[in-house]
Amino acid sequence: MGATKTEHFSAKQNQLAVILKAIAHPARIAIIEHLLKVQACICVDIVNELPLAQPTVSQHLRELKNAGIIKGNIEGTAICYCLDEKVMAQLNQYFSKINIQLEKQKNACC
Amino acid sequence: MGATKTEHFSAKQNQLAVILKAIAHPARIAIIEHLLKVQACICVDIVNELPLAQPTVSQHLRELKNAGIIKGNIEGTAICYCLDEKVMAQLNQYFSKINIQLEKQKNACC
DNA sequence: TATAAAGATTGTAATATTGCAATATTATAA
DNA sequence: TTATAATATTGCAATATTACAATCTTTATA
Repeated sequence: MGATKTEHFSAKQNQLAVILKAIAHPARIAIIEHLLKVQACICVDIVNELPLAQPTVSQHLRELKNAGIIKGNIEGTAICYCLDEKVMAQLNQYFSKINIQLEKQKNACC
Repeated sequence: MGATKTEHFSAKQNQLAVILKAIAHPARIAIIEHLLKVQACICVDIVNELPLAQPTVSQHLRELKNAGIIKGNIEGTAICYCLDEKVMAQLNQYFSKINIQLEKQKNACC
């Protein structure tokens, strides 16, 4: 035991968990917010921006990339990372739907 | 090493990370979706709904509660859990803002 | 009061995450 | 071609998470 029992949950639930897990770290939230601010970005900028060592930042970037949250274009020795609009739109929709539901229900019990 | 360096990030970033981390597990997403569906709910319902043992479900519920995502009212021997509207609204706003930003920028680089 | 029912806690094993030093890779510049 | 600059990978120690059996707590009912 110890590992998440993904096989018992739906593909959608697992996929959402992967995306949210990738975002759910202060360093990765900081990376996302920085990418949003500067629009395009090379990795060394992010290393200078964050209080973490270069390999650690690189690792966080990889996790964001694996989850499909950011895309990277090679530009010489640098890499231009930016946010993936589709994934962010998907998250927006998910939480938007939940809120619409909750509005309808308005304190059904608690 | 090993622990997240929360002290180097902003309070907002850390708070968001805590909330997202609490949601970022398929079992907890399933719990949230179930609470949304049935509106009010006692724990044993959730145990029957999920492919996990009672202590595991209880632990997941506690994590959601600690993060402020669900609220619980004692009702006899049962407990009525439901979603906290404020936190869900906060998440909705966060991702909504990101999407508005991304719409404006429209492929600045990648 | 004894019993049962619903949940919470505790303890623990298995696994995952975080962070970084050292090192490797890759592309440009000299 | 050799250096340099930017980023990735590897390996590892510290810490966190996941899951559950066993046990405890609390409330309701017989």
